[in-house]
Amino acid sequence: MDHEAHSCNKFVNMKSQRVKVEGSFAPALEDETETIAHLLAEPKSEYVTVDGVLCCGKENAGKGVDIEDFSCAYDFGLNTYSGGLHSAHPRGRYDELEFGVLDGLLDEVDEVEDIHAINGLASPCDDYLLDIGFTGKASELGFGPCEKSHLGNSSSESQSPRLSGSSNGAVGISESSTVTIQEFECKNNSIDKAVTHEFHGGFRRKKRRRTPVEDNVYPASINLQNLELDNDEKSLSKKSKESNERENCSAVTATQDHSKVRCQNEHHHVSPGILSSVPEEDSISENQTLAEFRTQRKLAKKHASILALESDEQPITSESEDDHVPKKRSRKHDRRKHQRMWTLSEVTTLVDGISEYGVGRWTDIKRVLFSTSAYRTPIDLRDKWRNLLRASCGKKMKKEVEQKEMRALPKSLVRRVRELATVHPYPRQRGKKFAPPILPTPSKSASCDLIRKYVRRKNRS
DNA sequence: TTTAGGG
DNA sequence: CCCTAAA
Repeated sequence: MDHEAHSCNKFVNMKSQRVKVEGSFAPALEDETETIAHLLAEPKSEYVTVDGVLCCGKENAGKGVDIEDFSCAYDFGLNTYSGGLHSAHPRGRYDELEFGVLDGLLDEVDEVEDIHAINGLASPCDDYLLDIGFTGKASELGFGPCEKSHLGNSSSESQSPRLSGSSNGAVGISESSTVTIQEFECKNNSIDKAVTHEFHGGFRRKKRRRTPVEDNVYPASINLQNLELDNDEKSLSKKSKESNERENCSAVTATQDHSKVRCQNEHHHVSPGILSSVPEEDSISENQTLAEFRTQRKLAKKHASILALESDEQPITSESEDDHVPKKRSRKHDRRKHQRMWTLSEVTTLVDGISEYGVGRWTDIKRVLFSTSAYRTPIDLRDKWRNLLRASCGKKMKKEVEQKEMRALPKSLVRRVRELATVHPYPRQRGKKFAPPILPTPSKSASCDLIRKYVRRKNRS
């Protein structure tokens, strides 16, 4: 509560500064005013729904008043996502506010993301948002999935140190807009909404990247046109491709993940409530059967691979040739797209899992113990364990850098790793389904020999 | 489809 | 973290 209020204050202060600075950009916004006017016509009923959703659990002085300022429910969702500071964004009042002020506010929405990520505020916010997604009824009006898509972005992005820390801010919003588009394409209904949404995405992107020079160049109307003219699967893919191309690889990945989730939902008619409770990839919801889960996962992978393929095949579009983003594209082939530090609790969980299921049962461990960590694949678990083994045995570690990994861990955990290494030698013996919980413990040196053997084999090649 | 191993 | 081969 205090925390939140503090954030708001901080934010408001910043806003004042920005308004001051960006006032000079006001004239450039002129032709957008019409666009905004259209958006303002968004049906009230929808944002009443949002209102209900967002209010649940979050009391906010002045929120009730501010919500009335929002003319577009979807924007509202985005703002909320940006850090729960929605009450500070009277986005809808374009006609009443001066352009300069609005400009500042709009840009600020983008900024909040980063601010929150940096301050570590994102996570609590995520939880809050996720809860909303879980309990909210907005999905009944066809709004829910959209909201959730943002939530999904929020969580995946904010948890990644690299994503939120190093991004210039362009990733988050563009990503959101992209996801939204896909949502509507999957749904294949409500063109009006889709169009409106696309417009928002484009608009905001523009804002974000805007420099006084760039303003004239942005072809928002083209996007709109595309969406209206062919609203089929291809256009969807194409659009997502375009969006992806504009962003760095992190954004691409995130987009795929979320499209995955959403399309699953659409094709299988899973209830929105379930979807909202599973914002991250393919964890099994309580209400899902295993069969359903597997089917969805299969489809999701297919879809993701299609997206990936397309974005590789035709990366060039009129927009991606924009001179302003060449740097981002160079990062595209970066090998490690999403790197996430292993937390202590994750390592502990992994060790627990291995001690329970034995080494090599990576999918089991993932399914049971890492079901909520979408970003940890069974392979990740195995890799981590491999690193732990190498580090714990120590002898073959040439570089201290690698031993840092162990230094960060408590001694007790290191001990457990070593013990586990003795009980469950890493390259699991074939046919050994489950290592007996209690074994005549081989000597520690024996286990280290095994590890050394493994390391040596590696070194030879 | 999962695991192992290499990069 | 990613990719590929093998099981």
